[in-house]
Amino acid sequence: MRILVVEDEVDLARTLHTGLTAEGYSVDLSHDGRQGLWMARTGEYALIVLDLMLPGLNGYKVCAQLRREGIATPILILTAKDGDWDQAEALDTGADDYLVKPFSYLVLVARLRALVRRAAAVAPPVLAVGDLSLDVAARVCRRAGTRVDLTPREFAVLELLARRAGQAVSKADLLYHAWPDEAEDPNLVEARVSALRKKVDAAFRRRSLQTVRGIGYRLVDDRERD
Amino acid sequence: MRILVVEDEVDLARTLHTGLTAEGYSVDLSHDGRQGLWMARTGEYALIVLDLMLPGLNGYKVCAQLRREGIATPILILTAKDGDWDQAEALDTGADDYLVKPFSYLVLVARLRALVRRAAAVAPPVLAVGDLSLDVAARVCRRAGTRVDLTPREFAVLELLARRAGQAVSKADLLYHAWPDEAEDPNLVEARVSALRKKVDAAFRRRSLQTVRGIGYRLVDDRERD
DNA sequence: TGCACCGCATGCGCATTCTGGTGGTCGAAG
DNA sequence: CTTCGACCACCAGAATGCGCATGCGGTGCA
Repeated sequence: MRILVVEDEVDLARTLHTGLTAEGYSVDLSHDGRQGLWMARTGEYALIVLDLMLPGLNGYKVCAQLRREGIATPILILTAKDGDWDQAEALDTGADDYLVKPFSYLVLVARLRALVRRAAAVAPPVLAVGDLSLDVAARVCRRAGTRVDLTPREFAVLELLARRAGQAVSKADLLYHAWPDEAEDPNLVEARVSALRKKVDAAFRRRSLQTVRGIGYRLVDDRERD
Repeated sequence: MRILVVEDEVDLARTLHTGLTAEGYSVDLSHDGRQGLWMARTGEYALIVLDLMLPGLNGYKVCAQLRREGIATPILILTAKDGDWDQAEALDTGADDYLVKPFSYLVLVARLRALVRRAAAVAPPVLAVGDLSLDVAARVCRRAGTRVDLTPREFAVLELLARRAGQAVSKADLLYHAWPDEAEDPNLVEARVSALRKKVDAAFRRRSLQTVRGIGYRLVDDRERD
């Protein structure tokens, strides 16, 4: 169970890291909003603990942006501020819970567990778009029940498209999520999508991976006629 | 029938040891939370008696961690505290029963027997994936009924893979669970898996230990056709 | 002291990915 | 409707890095 902690105060970050690790979670740390956003985008976290006051990009914005991208990972906001406005604002941008500093460690862990449990009860373990399914845990892709072998990069690309099924996903976003470092060449994406189409579309006489000219790609249920 | 008692009060620990041994159980003692967790992880116990107040790592955490790792050994919590919060919290982390000190020895034994009986009725004593079976208590591995000798490390690796059958398990996870300390070299895992494949796959012309490139490995029932 | 097990290092083989290029397609403007 | 430019699909060869296997030596246990 992997948790992302985005917190710039070094002491608190370290405390959380130690404590949560002892609780048995795998903890990734980010001290900066922009990097936190980038890490959260992968969608691999069971939970995100997010400070509001951050260098780079503040917590509100990180939160709002993630929701806008369709990433539903539960978010627990930490903040030194208090007051109704603050809280309303945070929950409004899509956070799931809210904790004002200083807080009891036990309370944090309890809330955090509750969030994880609630999310696990809701979130389906497989991403499905029409008869195309991605089992993210097992790293298995199926079309109409038959297995399709994908390479790691192919899987990462298809995963993001599936998480935002029906929406156009820019090549920049795909590069961001599915490539390491600072890859920028759109042809990288085009080449992977080309390979994907062969495996998940052409082999089944389907057309679920659509090009959105000037933007990127979109994954749809192509059996729906519109 | 082997029982693990994690209790730091020396007198009580000794009493339990003597009493339970007289009842015909094999009793292992740990006086410390972290060591207790490590011993419990082997999954070889029919029951764990766990004090809440412990040095090293408290009982809640030990309990929660074990459940998180998929270890379903029944846990009986002992505590000097009382109050609803305490109890709710304990059962919430996955304990099966709860006893407040001071307690009657007869009551302890009765509850303990009930737990063992209930667990024996529910939990299968062996992990099975297809015709590959792991008897965690006896540390015995079988393929299609014939015994396969595994080294301790091999067993630990295969055990985690079996507990998460069908899912991709990262090398980092395998290192964390099956190696002591802070091992990090992925080649350690690769080498063990290589040995495992010889014993449980190649020797039987099977392919149940699959590589998930870029991630780690996956244990499947390879007789299923896809 | 002998043996089994495991850490560590190495080299090989190969799947995967990148690169650059060519030809095709789309859509807007004339 | 035609033309033009931009954008995209796809290919083939090259490069990269991952995973596999293996041997050696250390270590701990009997």
